[in-house]
Amino acid sequence: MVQEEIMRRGPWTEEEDVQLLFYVKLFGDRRWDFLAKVSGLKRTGKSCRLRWVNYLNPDLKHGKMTPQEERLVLELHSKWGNRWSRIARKIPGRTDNEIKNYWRTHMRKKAQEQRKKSSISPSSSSSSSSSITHEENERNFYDTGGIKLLQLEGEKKSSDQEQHGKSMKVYSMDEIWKDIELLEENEEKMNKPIMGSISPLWDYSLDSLWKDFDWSSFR
DNA sequence: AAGACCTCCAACCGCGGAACG
DNA sequence: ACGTTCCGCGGTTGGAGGTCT
Repeated sequence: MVQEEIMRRGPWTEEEDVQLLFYVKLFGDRRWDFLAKVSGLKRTGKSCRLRWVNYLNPDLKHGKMTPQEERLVLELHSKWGNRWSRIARKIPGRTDNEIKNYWRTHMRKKAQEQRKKSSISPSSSSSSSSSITHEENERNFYDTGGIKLLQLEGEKKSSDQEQHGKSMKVYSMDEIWKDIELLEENEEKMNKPIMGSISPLWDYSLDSLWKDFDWSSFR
């Protein structure tokens, strides 16, 4: 009996954004199912909330993470693991999604770098053949809930993989800091000020979105 | 020039917990 | 106490754009 409404999915259009902004302004950022309905957007409440939380909310910063923020993310992740929303709360203007994405891409890079290093200067335990794939290795590195573990290459038995501790190496915060410092040095050399990289285009478009509304006429 | 590959990030999904009736 | 609805979280996916070969 409930007619199946066809919900839109995928990327949001500018009109949808404007519409959602308007109704959030009108009713507040709660009751998302209700908002989705009254707005006439063919989106689920969930989708509307996500769009607001991750993109439209004017309190959000957009653009590259500053070194300070990067540090904070690393520090908090080492404390709390993959508690992204909790971490996000400590970093004003950043969303859990943003931090999560950041972590995944950057830690993947770090894992690869680490891999390179260990293959260049092989430790006594390293050997060319390992039952652990690179992908698994990366997983261990960035999905371990705060403690970055690297499966040592050359461990004998894949059946032992699940055993914690013994075959793992802790990737210490010191090592992470070193990597960050290196990164920063490189960025400085490249003469690329990070703070200035936040897109002015975004500022313009969001500002104009908000400004262009004549909110008073809807109150 | 063009196809393959990679990176980044917006958006979706499933689930669990809180709030409400 | 229980069922339903809503919200928020963490994991995953897909596609656009960039880079490499």
